Amino acid sequence: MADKKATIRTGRPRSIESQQAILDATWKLLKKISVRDLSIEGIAKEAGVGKTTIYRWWPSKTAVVVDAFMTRVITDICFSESDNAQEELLKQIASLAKALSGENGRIVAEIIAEGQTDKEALQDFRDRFLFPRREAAKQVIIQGIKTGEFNSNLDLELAMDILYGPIYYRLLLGHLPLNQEFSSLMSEMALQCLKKG
Amino acid sequence: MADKKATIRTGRPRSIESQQAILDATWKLLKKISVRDLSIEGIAKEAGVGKTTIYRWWPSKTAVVVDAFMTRVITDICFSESDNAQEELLKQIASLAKALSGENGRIVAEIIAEGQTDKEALQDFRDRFLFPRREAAKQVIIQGIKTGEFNSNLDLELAMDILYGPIYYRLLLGHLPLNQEFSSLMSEMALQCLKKG
Amino acid sequence: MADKKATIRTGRPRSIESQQAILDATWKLLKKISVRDLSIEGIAKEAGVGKTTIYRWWPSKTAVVVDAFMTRVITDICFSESDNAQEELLKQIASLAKALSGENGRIVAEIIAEGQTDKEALQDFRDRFLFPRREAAKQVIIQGIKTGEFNSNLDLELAMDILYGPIYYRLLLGHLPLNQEFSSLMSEMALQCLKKG
Amino acid sequence: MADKKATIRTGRPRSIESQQAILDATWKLLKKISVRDLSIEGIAKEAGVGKTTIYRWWPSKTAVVVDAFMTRVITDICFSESDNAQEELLKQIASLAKALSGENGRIVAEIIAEGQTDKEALQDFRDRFLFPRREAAKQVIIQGIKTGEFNSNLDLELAMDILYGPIYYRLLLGHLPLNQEFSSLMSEMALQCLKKG
DNA sequence: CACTAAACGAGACGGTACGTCGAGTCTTGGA
DNA sequence: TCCAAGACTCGACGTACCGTCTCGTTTAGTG
Repeated sequence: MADKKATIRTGRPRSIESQQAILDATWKLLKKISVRDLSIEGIAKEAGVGKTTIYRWWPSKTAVVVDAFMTRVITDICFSESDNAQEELLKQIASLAKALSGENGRIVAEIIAEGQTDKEALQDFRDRFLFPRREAAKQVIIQGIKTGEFNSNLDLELAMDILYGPIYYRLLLGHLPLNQEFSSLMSEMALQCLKKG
Repeated sequence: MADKKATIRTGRPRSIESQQAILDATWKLLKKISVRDLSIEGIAKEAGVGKTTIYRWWPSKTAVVVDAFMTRVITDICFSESDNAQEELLKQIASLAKALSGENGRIVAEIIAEGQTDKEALQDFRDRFLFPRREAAKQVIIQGIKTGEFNSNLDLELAMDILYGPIYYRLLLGHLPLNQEFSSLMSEMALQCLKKG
Repeated sequence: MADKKATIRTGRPRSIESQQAILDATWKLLKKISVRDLSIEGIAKEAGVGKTTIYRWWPSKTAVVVDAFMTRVITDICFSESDNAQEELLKQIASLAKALSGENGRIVAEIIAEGQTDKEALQDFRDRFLFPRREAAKQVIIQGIKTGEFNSNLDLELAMDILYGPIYYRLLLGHLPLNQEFSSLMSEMALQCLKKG
Repeated sequence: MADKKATIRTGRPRSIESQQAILDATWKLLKKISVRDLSIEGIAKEAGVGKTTIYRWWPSKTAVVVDAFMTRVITDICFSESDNAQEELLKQIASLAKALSGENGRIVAEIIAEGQTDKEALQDFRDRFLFPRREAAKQVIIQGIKTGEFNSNLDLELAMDILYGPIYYRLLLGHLPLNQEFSSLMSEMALQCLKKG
């Protein structure tokens, strides 16, 4: 996102200041208002930037939001070098659940919501946020299989869906709180599926 | 939804024809366009109805959509009278997964998306669609606990989240298809958590 | 202009207040800025009115300006009941020249200028400003032919063009001032063409 | 126009190719679209030239147009060496009327229109197009005065306005066609004012 | 023959206004 | 009191150009 051509460029180069101002403004506004209520016009005004400058570099409002989210949020994936796959997974899940509670959780939910009618942005969000986490978890599971903790004929994708699905389910449906208690109990329970029967 | 006062009323009574026309029009338009692109104006025009009539009886666009969805979609919950709790649950999950694939799945996803900024409509959707299904499943699990199929100290809400979460996860994140194969494999795997250890 | 259908109307009637506010605002702005620099957006803001309301009732910016000009400017045609056709004509020409000097002259020039790319508005201007004056002058000339002051086989349109053309010529080309001295000398000279040879 | 400094210059000299390309492109575009719809951006693109190059050498869009018009149109002033001043004037007027009909007439009208808000360009147009013609006609009239054809105490400027005014009047107001019939009848009639008597 | 300095193309920049759409409200006449 | 019609104010859309700016690249004359 936010970069388009690798070809030799001519003309005035892209302004880094503007780019930063746009992402900063977006992030600032996101704390007060929803992605839905955010407008390109509002971002441009807040950033002191022309609308065209935004349209030139991002395909949609949601794309800007995803970009702002990814560059403004510390989105480290929990990678403690434990030799216990179960514990490692629990940590990763807890880390995600924590990241998705509060302000950031609301924003992620709204990004996914916007993504329903902006598939390109949803794709971008998956690539930059979702998949890296799934990938990390997969590695842990593979490790767990090697050590014999987990069932050897596990379907990894399915396992990811069961471990992470309930978190997004609560995030988006909002029927029950997405708190630490839930994440620890849920992950412990879900882990049962992975274990050697 | 779509009804407000129980008090004694005077003056011209509400027009049933208009109400039906509005829901019909909404449903018709939903097949072509997204909830997002749907507009009160568009519904009113399609239904041959004044905008005020819609605003009078529904609090928001999404509320109309939820109403249309609930009354137009056959939303029976699978209730076969089996004495096998596991099988019963599998059936329920498969039934939901099937209901959420195709057109209707898209609409549900869009309703949940709109719900992120229309909490009232999301609440309504939960009450009318989500909770009845969870309730039905809970009953089956309670039955399963009685028969000894399932662990007796299960947290029912948690169990629901693990069983249903992955479905909504795929529905909303769209990283992988939400098909029959997934639902059957997933539900079978997830059921492991419920079983007596 | 500013009225469209004679058909039976339903729905909320047009707001007279808005219409007046739009014309007032237009006229006020015209005193400060040129027709060219005037914008629908600016008029709407000044009038405290939505842009759509303007677009609903006028086909273009220039149409609003013509409307404002015609209703705000006292555009009486000089009609003294003299029995001397020559004198009468001189008065009419002097009256027009006076009307076209100063602020109003600038506005008329700008209307005609806009009219070059807005033929509909130019037509409107001709119908409401130009033609009534030409018609009045024609009547006087016809009178003058009857009394024997003027040549009996005059081409009336041609006569109008010779009498009025020089005024608009100076107004629009701006090579020389459009003042009283010019108008009186010019009209006296031009009248020679009409006289019996 | 299109040249600014006579001072000693260093650095890369002005590109004749670019200058020509700009005027050519302007002229080409003018045949399809109005001066109003023409844009610096459009000219630059059509000419394969940077916008700055245009801004460097011309003060405004209209200035480019005037330049293109003056260098692309054969704008010879009719100068037959007749000893009959009347005939000579009729020829000159007919020549102008002919020049101002069709495409070129439209462009002149649009230049004058733009000139209402670009006084510099209007001045330029007067200096390069209007005044030379007036000057030529004045000479003829002076000749006519000498030969006794015309009134000796004629106001030359006034005479010019009466002879040429009606043509621009029709050109810009568009109430009646600007054709050969008009120009010949009108000029013959207008000449009456100049004659002795 | 390198150096200097202006002109060049390209195109990004902050703006302004465009004409359109829909939101939610208001105001008619008629049922 | 409800209803359809449709006008109202308002805010945002995505686009087109404005006139300015910053690049790297010519292209002459000067030192």
